[in-house]
Amino acid sequence: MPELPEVETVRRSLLPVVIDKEIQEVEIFLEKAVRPIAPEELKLALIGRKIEDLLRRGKYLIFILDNSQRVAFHLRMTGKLLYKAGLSAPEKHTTLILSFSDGNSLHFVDPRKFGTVVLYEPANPPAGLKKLGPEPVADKKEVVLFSLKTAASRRKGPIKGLLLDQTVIAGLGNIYADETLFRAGVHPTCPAREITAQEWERIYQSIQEILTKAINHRGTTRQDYVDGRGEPGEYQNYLNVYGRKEESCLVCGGTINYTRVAGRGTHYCPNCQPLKKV
DNA sequence: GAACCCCTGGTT
DNA sequence: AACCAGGGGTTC
Repeated sequence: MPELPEVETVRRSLLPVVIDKEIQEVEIFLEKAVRPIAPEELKLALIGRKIEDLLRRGKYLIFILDNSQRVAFHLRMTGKLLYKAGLSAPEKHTTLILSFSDGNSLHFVDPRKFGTVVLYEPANPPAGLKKLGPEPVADKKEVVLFSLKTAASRRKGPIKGLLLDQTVIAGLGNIYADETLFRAGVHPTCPAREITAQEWERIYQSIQEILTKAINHRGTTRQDYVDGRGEPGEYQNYLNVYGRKEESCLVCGGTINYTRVAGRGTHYCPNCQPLKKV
């Protein structure tokens, strides 16, 4: 599942090969992925444009075109953006292909068909992008902590749900939310409004350390995720709790629990992440 | 703010 | 054959 470190890795892998490329052809195989305009409109808008930059915001990848319009891709769970050298036939589940005038192309492949492509003007970003909370690593600590604490004071639900809320903090998904709470020693069902100042500090630090390390290891590959060159990541070798149901905790030797929190499968160590007594 | 939905492939 | 994975939009 591409979360912030995976999307950032895709960005870094694609940037050198797409920059200054001219889009010569656009093939759309899954029309419902294109929003909010008709697929034909997207083709007309893109053909002849050059890519000037590639940015990331939360889990969105954003192509900046030479007329200042932007194209945002969201990979959702199984989306892949693959750079292909030379002529290459679309593989199964290809949503869209951008072909460049140099003969190479970019394939958006997405088995689950949840991924989206949005064309927009900088002044009118799509709602999901506009509503995103702060960038956990790039934004200032006080901005990130203020967003977390403010949201926490207004809601009843568990801390895990808060970390997954993209309008509160951008880019964490199920893997990194579980890993963050383990590292911070906070139980995932702890009500967000009961998190102490000391715990907020640990949660913030854990987010920094985990996301930075995950980016350095080029993301987590479990089933689907690969970067723009088709390369898997390595951070799966550093996971402490995610996907380790019933296995022993690498810190205390206890057993990793698996339960459902905020609608998501949730992994935690009951010993390292104790529930606070009231 | 929870429940449901979108989807397919892998697992039970 | 049924069930599960889960990001985010929609709906209640």
